[in-house]
Amino acid sequence: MPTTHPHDDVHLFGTVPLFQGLRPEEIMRIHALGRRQRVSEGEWLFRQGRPATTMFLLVEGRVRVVQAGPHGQQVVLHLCGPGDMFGCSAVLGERQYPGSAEVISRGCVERFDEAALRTITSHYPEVARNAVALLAGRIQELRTRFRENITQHVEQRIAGAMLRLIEQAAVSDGRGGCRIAVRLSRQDLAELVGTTMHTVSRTLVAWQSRGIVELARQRVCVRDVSALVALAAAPGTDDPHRVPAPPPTQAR
Amino acid sequence: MPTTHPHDDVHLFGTVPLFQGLRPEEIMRIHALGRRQRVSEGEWLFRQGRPATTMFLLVEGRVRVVQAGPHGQQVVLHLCGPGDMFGCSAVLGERQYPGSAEVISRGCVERFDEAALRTITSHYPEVARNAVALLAGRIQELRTRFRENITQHVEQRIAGAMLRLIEQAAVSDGRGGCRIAVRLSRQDLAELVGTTMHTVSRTLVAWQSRGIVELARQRVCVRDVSALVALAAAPGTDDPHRVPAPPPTQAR
DNA sequence: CGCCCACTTGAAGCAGCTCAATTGAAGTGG
DNA sequence: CCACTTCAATTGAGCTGCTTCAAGTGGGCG
Repeated sequence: MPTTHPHDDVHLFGTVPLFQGLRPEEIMRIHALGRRQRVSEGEWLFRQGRPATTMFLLVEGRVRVVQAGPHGQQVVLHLCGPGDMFGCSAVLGERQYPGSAEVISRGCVERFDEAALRTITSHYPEVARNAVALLAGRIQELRTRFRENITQHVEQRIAGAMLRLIEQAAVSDGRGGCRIAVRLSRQDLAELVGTTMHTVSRTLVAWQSRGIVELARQRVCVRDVSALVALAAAPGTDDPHRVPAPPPTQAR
Repeated sequence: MPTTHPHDDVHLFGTVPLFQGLRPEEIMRIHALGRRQRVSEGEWLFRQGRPATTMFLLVEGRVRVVQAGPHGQQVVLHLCGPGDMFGCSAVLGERQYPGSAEVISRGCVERFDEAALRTITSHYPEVARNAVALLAGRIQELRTRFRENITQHVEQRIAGAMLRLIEQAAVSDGRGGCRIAVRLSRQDLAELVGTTMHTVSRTLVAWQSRGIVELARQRVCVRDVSALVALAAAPGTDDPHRVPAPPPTQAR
């Protein structure tokens, strides 16, 4: 059932942003430079702080990258699905992994070590250009997430995170709603938005009683996406008198 | 008094990470592709959301990049000093500025438009490689700041921000302490760590009474850097029984 | 001189965290 | 198929760090 044949990979690789614009035979050659590895749930692909030697392309399954603070509190940096890359900023920048990568849904990855990367970027400048755009995009995303986490309330942040998850990994539910295709505990959600499991639980239960979601163990089904959108945008019951777009004309 | 002669620029450009490893004559040619501009306090170099066409290299002075949310709350994304670049992630990634750039201390900048950038990256692959490393580094920094803002308390975050500022722009004070070379209001500090001016004020006053800092209008002098380091690391009065390094061996 | 601006300070409220106990669903082993 | 364990989630109660609202203070500058 998984994509195991080179030709399937060529197809997948072609959809990966990093390899955008390459010809199939080039992709084949790049593919030959990586090492394929099956991974299963609970496996760790790298650990925070270790020297970064390998970049990963997730072919199938799901992986999350978490960063832990000195006191044990951890934060989810990245939730990856098929086609996503991780470990790239570490290999390309400072040479230490900024977090630990755990497989949360089995599948397989393609590993590229430093030598392979050097070969690729020097032979295919296209890839280097793509890498720049990719990193730049990730910066922008991080910045937005950063601002949101600073300025928004927990409920908004949870709503926002769920929306992002839906975009990433939604499976249409039997009827109307959509289910998130990953096993996603309350704890995971909490680490994603920077709060506690307890608060997440309370919030979700409240939503459930309003018919917005349906809850199960390690699973959330969204029945009313538009309600989530509203929740993500508005602080509680939205203030109707808000300035529509504060045109930054004032000197500070 | 400012660096206005091309030769001075060659020197500065040589120290800029992006142009690391280039020969002087190459730097001269790159320099010819940029446009020099003097900027004065209060001036805005770009506005959030506008199409990103220009990348900036700060030659002299200071600039801050702020991102505003839909409700007016804003967050400082980046405080730049001489040699720093800004607007790069916007030009290289999505083509919109993620924030607005304000000059907070007059000086001058070098502007590179898209055509110039294309020329540079295609003629000098060295620069493209540097760009990747630079962006990757910025990602790592953002991630750390992200985690800290999620997991740490306001006092720790203020301490952390001040330490970062000291590293960036410290001027040794008359004796012992060091002064931060920028005009830095309580409001600025608040937006940097994601809190209110009031809380910042209270915290700083408390520190002053403990002899850690000395306060003035728009200015903070640090008298005891090590105390700040301790404050940044410890949650309140530090718990001495903490696990030194939770070796992530447990499955989750 | 008086206004404005950056800052301080007080008081009250609340969102979310912490501590603590309970529920209940999914294994596991007999 | 049933007892037992385990672990995710729920729920309650209390507390507190921070925000919000509100009122002052004092220095700088027109």
